[in-house]
Amino acid sequence: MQLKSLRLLVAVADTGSFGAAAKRLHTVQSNVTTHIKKLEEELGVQLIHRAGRVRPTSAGLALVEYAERMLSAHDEAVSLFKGQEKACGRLRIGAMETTTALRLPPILAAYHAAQPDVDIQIKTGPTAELVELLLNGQVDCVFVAGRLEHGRYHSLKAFSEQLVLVGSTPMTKMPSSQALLTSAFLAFRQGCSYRQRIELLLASQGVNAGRIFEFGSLDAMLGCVAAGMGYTVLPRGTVDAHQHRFGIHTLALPASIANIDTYFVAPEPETWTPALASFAETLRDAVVVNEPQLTAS
Amino acid sequence: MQLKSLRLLVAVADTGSFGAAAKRLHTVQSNVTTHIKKLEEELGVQLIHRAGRVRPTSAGLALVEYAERMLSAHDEAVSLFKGQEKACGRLRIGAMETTTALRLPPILAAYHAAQPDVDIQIKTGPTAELVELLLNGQVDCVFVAGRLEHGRYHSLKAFSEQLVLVGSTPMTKMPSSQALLTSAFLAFRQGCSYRQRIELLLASQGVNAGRIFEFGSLDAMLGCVAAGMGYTVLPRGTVDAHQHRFGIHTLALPASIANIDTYFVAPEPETWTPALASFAETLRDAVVVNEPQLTAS
DNA sequence: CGCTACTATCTTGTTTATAGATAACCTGAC
DNA sequence: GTCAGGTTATCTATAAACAAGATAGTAGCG
Repeated sequence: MQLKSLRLLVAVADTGSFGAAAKRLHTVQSNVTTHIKKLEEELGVQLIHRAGRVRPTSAGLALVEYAERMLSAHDEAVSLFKGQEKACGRLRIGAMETTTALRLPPILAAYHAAQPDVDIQIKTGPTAELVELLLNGQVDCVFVAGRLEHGRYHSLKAFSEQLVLVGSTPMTKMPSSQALLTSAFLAFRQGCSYRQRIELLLASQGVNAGRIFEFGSLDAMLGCVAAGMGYTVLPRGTVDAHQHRFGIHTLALPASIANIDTYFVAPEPETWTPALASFAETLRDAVVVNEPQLTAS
Repeated sequence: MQLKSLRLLVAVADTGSFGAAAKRLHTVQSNVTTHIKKLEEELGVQLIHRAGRVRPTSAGLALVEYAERMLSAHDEAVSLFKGQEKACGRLRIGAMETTTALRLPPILAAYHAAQPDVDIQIKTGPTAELVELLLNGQVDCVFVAGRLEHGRYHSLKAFSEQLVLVGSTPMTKMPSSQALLTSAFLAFRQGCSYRQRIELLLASQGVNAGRIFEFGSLDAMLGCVAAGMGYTVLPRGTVDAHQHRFGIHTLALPASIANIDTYFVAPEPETWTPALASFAETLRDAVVVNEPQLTAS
């Protein structure tokens, strides 16, 4: 049973004529006869009344109903890839908590305005988890800290973040090793790339193993920092956006520790649905506006 | 885009290997490659990651979802016609009010027991309307009074009915012409074949145009007869079944007027779905039990 | 570095699809 | 009844597509 044959069957049922059906599907009448006959032989049932007016038999009518379901699914699938201008379908994005909170909203807003027919799904998590999701095909693209080494993926430097030390009291210089040792550090759960920077920072201050508490959400973490529970390390933009809600203070870190880039990573462009391709384009435009020097690989 | 290709795509996504997909669908690996490649060319998107583990790209995953919808619709459609033993789908039956009330229940019960997966739909109406429904393909088969002359239909004598005169008082002989003239006659709406018999009866008694009231339901009609509103003509079996509910009395009519056969009429057997073929068989069995001499044409 | 398992490509023979020409058919009108 | 108009079925030659096997190329693993 071929979709072509079913389309002809539906056309015959619609038009009430083999010739008209042929014309509608840009073929000739003899082919319509052949296709219908083949369907009938395959199913062992007469599908079309030929004597007198041409019209579907009750068996034909029943098949037409299924044919319409199949054909509409087919047409919808084709429009996923060949939709003119307007993409549709689904876009699954993975991103870090901080990226989702600070960077994504304006981009998603612009994308949704351009492609209103795409369902957007966001999953948040630390970098290591996101990479896993991407490799397993559970998301279509991710925003992660650091370029993905894996060769067969497309990376685009999306955002440059500057990490700052966040504490509950004003700071003018790095806290002493003693202070760092006795304080706790607050970080996202295992796999968060910012957490590695905390460890780098502690090492640079000659402190080897501070206590690290794990948090799942940004709000909880900042709340605890404000309450004097300890320090954390976050992108400056993220802290600035929340500063009015919490009594927190920041201290710039040395560039080697502070500078960290967020990359947009997705499989090779050849595998992109129009929905994803359009998102990458939206992102590239947004990045160019904010930061003219961009790097793709 | 062919169903065959989609089935291969699903198999590749399932098994994670072109070779295994080929084996599952009884073909060779090179054909799988060709089909997938053709799909990819047609849609302009890579559907399967080949490097490393073979697995669908996000575009491929999206297509697989639609492919599964199309294939399940296809398989369901095929099972409509090629279902082993158990028919499925829908069976639309048209029948007269009296047939539906008296004759159909045991047959439908037997049929439903044999084919529990078939949805049964009953439409009731007078013979003329039922024939119209059948000719328009709005029902799959009908039970009507009298054989359908139309050559391209299959007829089977299903039930023999004996019409009786029904009134509110005991009768031992035909009411006088005078009584008939002053009484009303109650019948189903235009197109009912029993109604023609009423007119025949009146004509045979030398009465040309009695008043005839039209009713839509059997219960209403019998209730009005019992209330002394007038006479009606119905199959004996139907009246017997309702006699305990109404105070009504019957009188046998001359055979030429009384005997009327109910026929099962459907399009040619070549156009039958398994659901309809199985129903015809159930009916034939039931008819043979009740009345060994049956006539098919 | 070679082994293993896999996919891509090429080739061959066969099958199937297409379009056109023609025959057979039904229907309605005269 | 017969004829005209429109419709479907059949046939045929050409072109396209397909299936299977053999072979070449490639990635991953020890």
